[in-house]
Amino acid sequence: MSLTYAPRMKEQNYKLDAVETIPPGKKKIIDALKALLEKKEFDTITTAEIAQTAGVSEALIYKYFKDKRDLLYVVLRDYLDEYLARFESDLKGIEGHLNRIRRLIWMHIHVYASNRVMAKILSLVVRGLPDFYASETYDWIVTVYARRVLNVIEEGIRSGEIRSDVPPKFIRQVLLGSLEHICLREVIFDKEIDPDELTENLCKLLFRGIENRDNPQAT
Amino acid sequence: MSLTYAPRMKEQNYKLDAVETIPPGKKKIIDALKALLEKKEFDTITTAEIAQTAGVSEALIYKYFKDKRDLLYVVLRDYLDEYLARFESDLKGIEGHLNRIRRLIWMHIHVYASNRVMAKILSLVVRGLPDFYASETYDWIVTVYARRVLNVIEEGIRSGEIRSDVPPKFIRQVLLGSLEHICLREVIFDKEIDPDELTENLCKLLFRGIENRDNPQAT
DNA sequence: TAGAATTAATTAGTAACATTCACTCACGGT
DNA sequence: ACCGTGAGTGAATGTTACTAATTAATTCTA
Repeated sequence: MSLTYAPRMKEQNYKLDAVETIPPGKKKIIDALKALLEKKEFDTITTAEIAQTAGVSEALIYKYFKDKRDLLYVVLRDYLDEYLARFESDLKGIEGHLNRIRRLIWMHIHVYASNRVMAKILSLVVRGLPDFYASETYDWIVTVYARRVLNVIEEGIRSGEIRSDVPPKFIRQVLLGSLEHICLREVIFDKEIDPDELTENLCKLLFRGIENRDNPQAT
Repeated sequence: MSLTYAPRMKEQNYKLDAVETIPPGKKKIIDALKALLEKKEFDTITTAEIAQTAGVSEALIYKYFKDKRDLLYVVLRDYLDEYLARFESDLKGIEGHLNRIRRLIWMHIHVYASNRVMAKILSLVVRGLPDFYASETYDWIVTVYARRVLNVIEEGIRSGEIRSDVPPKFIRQVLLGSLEHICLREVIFDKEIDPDELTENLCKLLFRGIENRDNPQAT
């Protein structure tokens, strides 16, 4: 959940429970948007609807959030926090750097397959909202998630399992771009996603490339 | 330009010039939006602004276009037609199927580099508009452009230069996803794009994969 | 060439919706 | 008893996409 920001308790653990308590109205609003997003597109959801679903007044939304979009970014951040927890625990104890990448790919796809709301927000909605790129949530994605993916790649390079003649950041871009795009149609049209099959194919391509090594007339 | 749809002239070429003549107001509106998109985001542009720039009334927009978004899709389609023409002529006479893919990659990146308006519409705006996927423009992208890319891949497979154990459509997804994502940050933040450098790196990865072939302890 | 018919364009709204403003209520501390 | 603060609300407002009714211009045909 983590609706509060990093605790960062100074000195002793001082009134641990009340470090930053969340007002009931705020939580109700967040949950209301989450619920509505299960059934409707973000921009067909009105602030009136959110308020009604939450059982609060419309104006309260603007007490806790800069605007309707800001609320969306908080909801997204919430989902992302939840994902990262699983991410880290799932990556633990995987041996071999290519195996770690395979695992990362599978998890990324699996999250898109199982949390369609989050997948849609990320792939479809937020991308076209210019102020997203000034939000805390975007910052988190760049400084936490994208950096983590980069680490996995860099470790692979250091180990010698991954080639070192392409910049790790470039590899990351290709990886993340492929991941998003292979799920895109399914996310848009609400089709089933098969993480195992997609992972299998993406690893084939990403690890070994499209070139046919058995080609008699080699390049 | 092709503001008219496919001519498809039946019988003889019958009044060739006037097959479907475009009203001046319609063209003015399209050009107005194009001009405005050079300076502003799509959803900060109002219909009033478009009409004013075009020198027509606001209501005229709705004579020629279903709504504001529909107008955008027509503008996009216009840019795409222009691109495809260059695409086909540039691809002509390239020998070797991997070379053709390299050329395709370079052209795609180059268009993103040189037509930022189109790149933004495609990567950022249109994606989040649900009715885009019911538009003629989306249909065109799928049935013309995406199919053309698929052809290039399939020819490569048939020739033996490209591996055949990954579905060609999957290869296309990875290719298009990578292309979009390696330009994404630059498109969002209006940074320079270097087609040569990006093409070089993407081909390295896509053709040969990330695996280090010189790795002593091979997998 | 008159005038019917069709196409181009405009004027003047309207309804929806995000956002804001000024205000009330509850309550913990002194 | 009262001040300060945080939670919450009701009612208004301005913006904006979109529409209905109408007029102007152009093309077609007798």
